[in-house]
Amino acid sequence: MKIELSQNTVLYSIEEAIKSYRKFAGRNIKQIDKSITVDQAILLFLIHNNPEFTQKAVADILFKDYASITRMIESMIQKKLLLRKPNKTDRRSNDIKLTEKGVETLKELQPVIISNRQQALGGLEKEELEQLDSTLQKIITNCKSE
Amino acid sequence: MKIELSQNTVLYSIEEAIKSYRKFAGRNIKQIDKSITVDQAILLFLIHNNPEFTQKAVADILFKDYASITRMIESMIQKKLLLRKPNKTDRRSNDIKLTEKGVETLKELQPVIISNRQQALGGLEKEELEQLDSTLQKIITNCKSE
DNA sequence: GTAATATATTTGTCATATCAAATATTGACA
DNA sequence: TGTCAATATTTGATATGACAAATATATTAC
Repeated sequence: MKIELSQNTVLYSIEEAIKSYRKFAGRNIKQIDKSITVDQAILLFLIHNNPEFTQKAVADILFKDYASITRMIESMIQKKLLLRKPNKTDRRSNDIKLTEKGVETLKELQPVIISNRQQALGGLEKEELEQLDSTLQKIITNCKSE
Repeated sequence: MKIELSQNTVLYSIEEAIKSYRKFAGRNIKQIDKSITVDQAILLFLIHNNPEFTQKAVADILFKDYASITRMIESMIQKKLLLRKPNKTDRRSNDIKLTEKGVETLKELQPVIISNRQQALGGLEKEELEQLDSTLQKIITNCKSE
């Protein structure tokens, strides 16, 4: 009997691609700092470059659940990478910023994050990447519209 | 200051696409059976169509960790959807099969699984899907080769 | 045939994902 | 102004993901 699910659809390739990339990126990041995950590295990067972002903004940009962001930030505060203070004008939300250690860590990781992306997309022409993105956007639209 | 990470790279579109699809599929499956997840539905489908598969085979096909498969099957045995017996010829591995309830559940879910995929890929020509798959395979290769 | 290896699965730990419900605060408006 | 709806975050429960180590069985090399 045939394998009907896994090989008939490109949706599995999408899943495999993102999982392969995350494993690859995770291995490279771990060589620099064993205690940090891919998501945490990206979160450091994003917050540092956009200090005005709320947790909601970060979650929306990274396609993550608000609950996940709360817990990720929590654990990074434990690791002394981040600080959190209630926002002065809207006390529902928080200001997040990197500690000295967070900045240092990011400095080490930034080249790896960039090189991960370059290697993952190595050999792909601009046009091919644009085509990829365009097709993916159609799928995203299909899944959101209904 | 610009958002440098999230919008510069198609890798984020890949992530967004798969997450959108999983949410979409999850919503539709939940309308049929609130107690089952997307992954469990797919596992039912795969095992039913390929009763000879070991846990390892299932994990490899679904790009999942062996540990995850162990626990997924565990929880589905609790829910009376699956049965597990040691394989006669290789006692390291297990034979997995659906219970009556598992078969019934799958019957209800199968049309949803298929329609999820059709809707997600709606409006995309065969050629575009092949191009998508081909590009994704290159990324996968890049991430595995080194 | 036994020791060394390889394979299939399990278990433990921690991180993230999803969903629902709870909290706190803000904004809208009758 | 007081109430209701909207927003930002948190908390709880359960599932999955990654990785390392343990266990059991099978296979290979000698």
